[in-house]
Amino acid sequence: MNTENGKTISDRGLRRLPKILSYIKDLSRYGEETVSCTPIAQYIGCDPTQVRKDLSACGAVGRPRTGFEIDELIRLIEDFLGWNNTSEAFLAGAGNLGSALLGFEKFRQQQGLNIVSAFDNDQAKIGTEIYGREVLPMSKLSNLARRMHVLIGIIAVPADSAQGAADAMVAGGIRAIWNFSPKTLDVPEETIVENADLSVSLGVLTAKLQQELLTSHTSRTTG
Amino acid sequence: MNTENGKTISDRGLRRLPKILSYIKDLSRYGEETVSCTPIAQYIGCDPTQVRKDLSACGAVGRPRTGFEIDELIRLIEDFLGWNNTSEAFLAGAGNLGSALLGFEKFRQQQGLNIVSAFDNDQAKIGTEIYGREVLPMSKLSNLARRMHVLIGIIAVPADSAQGAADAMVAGGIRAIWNFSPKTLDVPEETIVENADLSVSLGVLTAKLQQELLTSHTSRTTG
DNA sequence: TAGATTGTTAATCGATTAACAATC
DNA sequence: TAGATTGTTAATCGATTAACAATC
Repeated sequence: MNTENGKTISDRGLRRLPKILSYIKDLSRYGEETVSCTPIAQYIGCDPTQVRKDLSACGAVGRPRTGFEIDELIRLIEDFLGWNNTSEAFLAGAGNLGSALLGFEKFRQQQGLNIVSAFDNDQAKIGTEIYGREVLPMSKLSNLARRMHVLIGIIAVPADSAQGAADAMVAGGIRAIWNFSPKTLDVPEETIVENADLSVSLGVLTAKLQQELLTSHTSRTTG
Repeated sequence: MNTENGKTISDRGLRRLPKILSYIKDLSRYGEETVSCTPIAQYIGCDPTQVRKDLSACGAVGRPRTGFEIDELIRLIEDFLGWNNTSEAFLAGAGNLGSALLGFEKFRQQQGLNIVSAFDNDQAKIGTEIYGREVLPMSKLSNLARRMHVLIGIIAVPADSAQGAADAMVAGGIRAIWNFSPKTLDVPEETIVENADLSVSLGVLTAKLQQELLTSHTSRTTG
């Protein structure tokens, strides 16, 4: 990704930033005022040079011998991630996962994500309230999104409704979609999609465990 | 990662498998019997060669001109991911997210993950039932895990309890941890950790949106 | 047979790491 | 001044893509 300041940052670099932020916020709580790249790198498990590049992409400038000022660093990373200005979001799917997302205070308090409304097709859910947000019919998503200039959509519907929800979001002018469904969404090129399908993550875990068990069994029987 | 059959697959390759699986299961439902790498690659957005390598790591063998047999492919990928044999798992943290995880029938039905018990420190939660599973005190996690030979632990506790939960899991003989907290866990080298912190994913989304908005604004004002 | 598709080896590309001058 | 740490350029590494022979 090309940044404002002419630097670039990769998707993987971007994923390191929230981890770096979490770490230096802890340091700040402990009363630390500066930090160098080495302990950060150690914490997140990468090379210090990598951290320097990531921070540089956020516009951070360090000072030889002392490192980076923590408070400034926190502000710069949060600015870079867009967590310092609140964005309103619409949620499609008020089921299990959707309800949990509505309950995450951290999103609003620390990441600037304000989920203002939830949408669902289930008549039993429409009209009810979840964590203070009323559930509206899916059919209203597009028009409301356009009227309220909502730019972020969250897809937490069953797999076979995911593309429909995405279509409604795009029609309503939504620019970025956080997709919890396993489907690859067909959206215009300029629409940002971040996939957060939990089964992908679970697959990595179970596959690694499985391989480890198979390997240890093999070495037990062959060794 | 080195596989049983002598091939290797990268973490990124591993992440493609659940997506491939989801796609070919849809094809199967539509009555298709074979599939070639090109449509799969198109769907998940990568090169067909990549797909061939991923499938090869699972032990799949295709046939020139016809491609791969879908039913066999589904079985091989599920075997490779460990989704065909059920694993029991313990959940630490019966809050918002933890409860949602307990409610995902898909984990048990399609991914072989059976969350058998939930653990929490909150007296108000201990003894209650969530989706049919009783919430137990955290202090019992280690012993029970060892007694029941549970190999998978899920961390859905607040950030400052995450390391403690991980320690209890390791002490109980748990081999793989699915970590929803933002913390980097300090565990023995042989313990498998898969991080699924939602704020990392959210950070990618908001950072990209932010850059897009900044860039489009710049081009509007300078163009 | 002709041609589509596999499976694999070689080339390319991008991300990570190493090296090192600049500087506080 | 000496030395720790930054910032950047060069080298390395690994993943992706291209090329192509094998084969159904």
